Amino acid sequence: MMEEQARIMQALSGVTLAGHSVQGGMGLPPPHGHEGTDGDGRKQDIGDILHQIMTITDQSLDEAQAKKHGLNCHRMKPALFSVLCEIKEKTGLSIRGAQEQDPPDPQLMRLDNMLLAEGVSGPEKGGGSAAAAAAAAAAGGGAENSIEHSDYRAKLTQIRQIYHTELEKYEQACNEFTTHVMNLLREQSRTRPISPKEIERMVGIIHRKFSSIQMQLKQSTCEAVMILRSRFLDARRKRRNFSKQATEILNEYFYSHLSNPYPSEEAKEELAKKCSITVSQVSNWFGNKRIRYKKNIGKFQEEANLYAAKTAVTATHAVAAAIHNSQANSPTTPNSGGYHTPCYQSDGRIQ
DNA sequence: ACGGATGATTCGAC
DNA sequence: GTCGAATCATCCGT
Repeated sequence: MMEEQARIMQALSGVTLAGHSVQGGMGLPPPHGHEGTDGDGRKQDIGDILHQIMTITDQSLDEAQAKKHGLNCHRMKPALFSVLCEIKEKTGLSIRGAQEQDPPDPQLMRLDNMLLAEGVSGPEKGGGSAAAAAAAAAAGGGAENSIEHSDYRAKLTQIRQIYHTELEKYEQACNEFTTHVMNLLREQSRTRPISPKEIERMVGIIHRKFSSIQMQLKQSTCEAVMILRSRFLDARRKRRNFSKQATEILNEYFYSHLSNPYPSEEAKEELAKKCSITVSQVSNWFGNKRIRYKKNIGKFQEEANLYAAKTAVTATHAVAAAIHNSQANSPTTPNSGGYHTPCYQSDGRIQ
């Protein structure tokens, strides 16, 4: 056992030194200690050394290859290799591998979610147009800004394409680099102790580095999308007042349901259809109308009367006559004109 | 240009 | 989820 190891060591030293040192392996004489005393002898020595240097590579290559091959084929080589790997593992490289398996970065997850929501990443076409359509609906859904939407979609597609090509490029580069490094390490593992585990760790390091680059790409893509959104789809920026007709319809409903101006989902849908706006816009409108009406009833009195009169006109004359008759019968009835003055109850609801 | 009107958004309560 | 309330950003008549 001991003599086996000694032989391996000898062979190993031969391989190592042959490649890097003039001294070992070739039986070079040690440097002389008596310089200056024997000029001719010294010259002779230098000449010898130079000669040996000139011829060393030719001679050592074959020899080294032979020794290397011998070492690689030696039956104790795997055992020694694993021992060396173990020692290496213990001595220091394990410290660097301490921060294994990083938890999913919340920042990265946020970016991923946003890109998915905007339809930049994720399934082709479907997600993008869906997001654009949703955004379009939120922006107003009018016919006149469809040009802007197609413009937005085109720009989004552009961003999407850039993102995907860049991502692909990074992935390809990462794979290429990883295989390159792996091949290099596998190759080197024949002459120096590199365990498969170490190679694995190196691959992990490379992937982490590349994923941080990917994160930068995702970050900048997110920024680009946000800018695009704010430019094209921020409804506040491109707010259009509803058409006069739409406002008319909404007001008619509001004032004719003044006692309970909370349209049901069905009513909202119908109003949305009539006004060619979205249901959420109807909800917004009623929300704004209720609060603003309540805030200053006096200001809206004229409007209230106007729409009440309008609906009264559509009512049948028979009803109007009936009201008139009842008024004639009871002259003390308040709110002359057939519509009541709204007021607020203790529960906050408009009455 | 200014100020009120108006549609949309945000926030907290339910 | 809806609601009121406050607020923002824009529109539009003057």
